[in-house]
Amino acid sequence: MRAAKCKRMNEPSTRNPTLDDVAALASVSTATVSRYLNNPKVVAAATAERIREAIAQTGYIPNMLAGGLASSKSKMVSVLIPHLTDSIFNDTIQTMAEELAGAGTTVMMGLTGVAPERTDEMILAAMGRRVDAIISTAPLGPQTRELVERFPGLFIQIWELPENPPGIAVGFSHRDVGRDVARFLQSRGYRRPLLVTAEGTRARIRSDGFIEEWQALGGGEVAQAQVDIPSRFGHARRIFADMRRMAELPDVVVCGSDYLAQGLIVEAQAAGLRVPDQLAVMGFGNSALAGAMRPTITTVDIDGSRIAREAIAAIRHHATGAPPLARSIDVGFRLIERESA
Amino acid sequence: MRAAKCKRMNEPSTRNPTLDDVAALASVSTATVSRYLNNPKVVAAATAERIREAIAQTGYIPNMLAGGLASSKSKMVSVLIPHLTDSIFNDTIQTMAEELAGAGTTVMMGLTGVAPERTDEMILAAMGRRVDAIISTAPLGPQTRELVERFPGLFIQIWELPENPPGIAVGFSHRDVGRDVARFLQSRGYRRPLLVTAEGTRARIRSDGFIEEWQALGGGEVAQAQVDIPSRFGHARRIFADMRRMAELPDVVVCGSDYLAQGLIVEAQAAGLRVPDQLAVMGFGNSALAGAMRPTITTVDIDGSRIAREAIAAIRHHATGAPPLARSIDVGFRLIERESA
DNA sequence: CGGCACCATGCAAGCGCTATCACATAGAAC
DNA sequence: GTTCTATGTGATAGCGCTTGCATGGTGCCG
Repeated sequence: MRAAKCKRMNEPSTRNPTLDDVAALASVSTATVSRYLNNPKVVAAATAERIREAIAQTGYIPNMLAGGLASSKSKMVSVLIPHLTDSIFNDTIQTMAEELAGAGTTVMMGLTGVAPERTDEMILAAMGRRVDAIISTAPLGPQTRELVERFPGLFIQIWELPENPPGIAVGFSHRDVGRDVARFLQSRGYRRPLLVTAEGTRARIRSDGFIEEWQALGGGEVAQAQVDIPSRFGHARRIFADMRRMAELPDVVVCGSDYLAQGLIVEAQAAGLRVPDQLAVMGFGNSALAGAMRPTITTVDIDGSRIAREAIAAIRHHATGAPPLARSIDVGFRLIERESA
Repeated sequence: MRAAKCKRMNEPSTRNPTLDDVAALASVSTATVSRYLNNPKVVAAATAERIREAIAQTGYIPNMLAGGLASSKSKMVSVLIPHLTDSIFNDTIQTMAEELAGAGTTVMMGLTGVAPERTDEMILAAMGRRVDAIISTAPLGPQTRELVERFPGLFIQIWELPENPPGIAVGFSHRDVGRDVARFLQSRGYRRPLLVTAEGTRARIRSDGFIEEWQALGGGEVAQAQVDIPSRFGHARRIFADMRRMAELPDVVVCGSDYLAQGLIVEAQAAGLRVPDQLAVMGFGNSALAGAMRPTITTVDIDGSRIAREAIAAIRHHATGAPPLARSIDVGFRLIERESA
C-alpha cells in the first residue's frame, strides 16, 4: 500500500527502488535483472552493462526477503552457540561468518545458553526464517532432535561426532582427547590428576575417556571438580581454593578450557607455587592465549577454523542438491606440548 | 511451483504447512490466523483455541520471510562488531541477542574486521535483509555514512558518542575516560605512563584525552606504543619487550583492554617485576577477568549490558513510529580501583 | 535456403504472508 | 423498533522477487 500511495502521489523517491525500477530504467524485464543479479553470465554483456548502470543510478538494493520467499533459499545460516564470552567456539564462528559473508550469506546468531529449551526456540526461529543451514554446537535432546528432523535445510552439528547425527557432524572424538591426555600425562610421570569438568555432555565424555585410559594404564583414583558452564578464567579462584583443602594436592590439573587453565596458573603462581614443577596445568582448545601465557599452556589443539570451513563446504555441497559426501567429518585434534604440563 | 506440484500429487505432507493449511483446519480465514499470531487478543477466545490446535496439529512454523516481505518488518537487527575473540563488546552483544530473542527478534551478525569497506558490505547486506535496526560499533567513514543515511530503519551507534550521529548513539565519552584515567594515575603518584593504543579512532580519542589532561596537570611527556586491533592478550609480549628497551621504564602502563592488561601483568611477573610496585597496569572495559586476575586489575567499567538494553529500548520505541527520545544516550563509565594500579 | 539448435529475453504465475476495507452480528442507547 | 457503536471475521490486493515456459533472433549445417 505504500507503493500505491507513492504512485498516486507520483513521488518515487520516498520508497526503496525495486527490481521494476531497475528493469524499467535498463529497458529490460525484471526477469533479466534478476538473472543478472543471481548469475551475471547468463545475460548478454551489453545488457549487463545497462543493468549495472541502472542499479548504480537507482541505488537499488535487492530485497532478500522477497528473494528468499520466491526461491525458498534465504542465504542465511543459523549458528547456535551457548555464549560469547571466553568461548572456545569463537574462532569457528568468526571463520564461518567471514567466509560466508564473501558468498553473500549471513549468519544469524543464536545464543542458546545452557537451558535446552532455548535451543529449541532458536531452532524454531531459524526454521521460521527458512535458513539454509543450522550449525549447532549444542548436544541435542530428544525433543530438539525431533524438531531438527523436520528441518528441510542442512543441519550440522559441530565440535562433536555423535553416533548417529541428524544431518551431518563436523568435529572430533572427545573420548579420544581424554584418552590421549591421560596417556600423555602418565608418560610425563604425573600421578595425581585433578579433572575440572564443566557440566556438559562433551566435557563429560572427555573425562570418561581420560579416567578409563588412566586406570587402564594403572593410574589410581582420579579426582574431579565441577565448574559451571562456561569453563572460564574466573572459576579458577574457587577451584584452586577447594584444591588446597584436599588431603593430597594434585600434581596436575586438567581443565576444560585454556581460559580456566590460565586462571589456575595465575592462582597457583599467586600462591607461590611453581608451574609446572609444583603444579602442572593442562588446557583445552589451544586458543591464542595458550601460546602467549607464561608459562605457555600445554593444551589440545582443535582447528576451529577448519571445522568452519568443512561446515561451509558441506553447505555449498548441499546447495547443489547432491546428497552429503559424509555424515561425519573428523577434523581430529593435536596435543600441544608446552611448558605448563 | 512446489506447492502446485504437491497439490497435483495430493501429497501435502511433503511441504511445510502454511497459514492456509492452518486456516482451513481451524475453519477460519488466513487473516484471522495471521491476526492471532501477531496479536492474539484481537481474536475471540474460542477462535484462538481452534487456531492453537490447528497449529499444533499441522506443526506450522510461520514463514518470517513472507511475513517480513508483507509487513516490511523483518524482526531482525544487524549487529556490527569488528571481531569476536577477546572482544570488549561481547557482553553487549550477548545481552542484545538474549533480550531480543525473547521478543522474537533475531540478531544478524556482521564481523566487519578492520577494513572499512567490510563495514559497508555488511550494512548493505543488512539493508538487503530489511533489518529493523543496525547496531554498529564501528566509527563511520564518509562513504558508510552516506549509506546509512539511506537506511530506513534505526541506526544505532554504540560504545561511542559522536558529535552528530546518523540515527542515535548509545555510549560514553572516550575523551572523558582518558581524562579521568590521567587524573587518577597522577593522583596516585605515577609519573611515567606508557599508553598502549590500538590504532582505532576510539582508542585515539581516549589517548588524546589522557595526554591533554596529563599535561594540563603538569605531567611530562607521555610515552606511547601501538598494537594492532584487537588489543589482546598476546600482544603483551612484544609490548613488554619493547618497553624494556626504553631509556627509562614507565611506572604505569595504560592498556586499551583488560586482556592486554592481563598480558602485561603476566609478562611483568614472569620478568620478576612486582605489580603494581615496580610496574602498574591499567585495563579498560572491566571484563570478568579484571576482577579475577591476580593482582586484580584496575580498569574502567563500561556497562555493556546497559548499552544493549538502551539500544533495545530505542528499537522498541522506534517501532511504535514515534521519533527518538534522544539522539545520544550517555551510559557513562566508572573507574574501578583495584590492585594493579 | 530450409531446418535446427542455441542463446538471450519476456511473460506471468506464484512464494506465504499482512493489512485494508467491508461486512455481519450483538448489544446499548434512545 | 431503530440507530449507533463495538467487535470479530472474511475477502483480497499487494509485498518484491524467482523461475518455468514461450518466444524471437542468430548462426551453422546440410
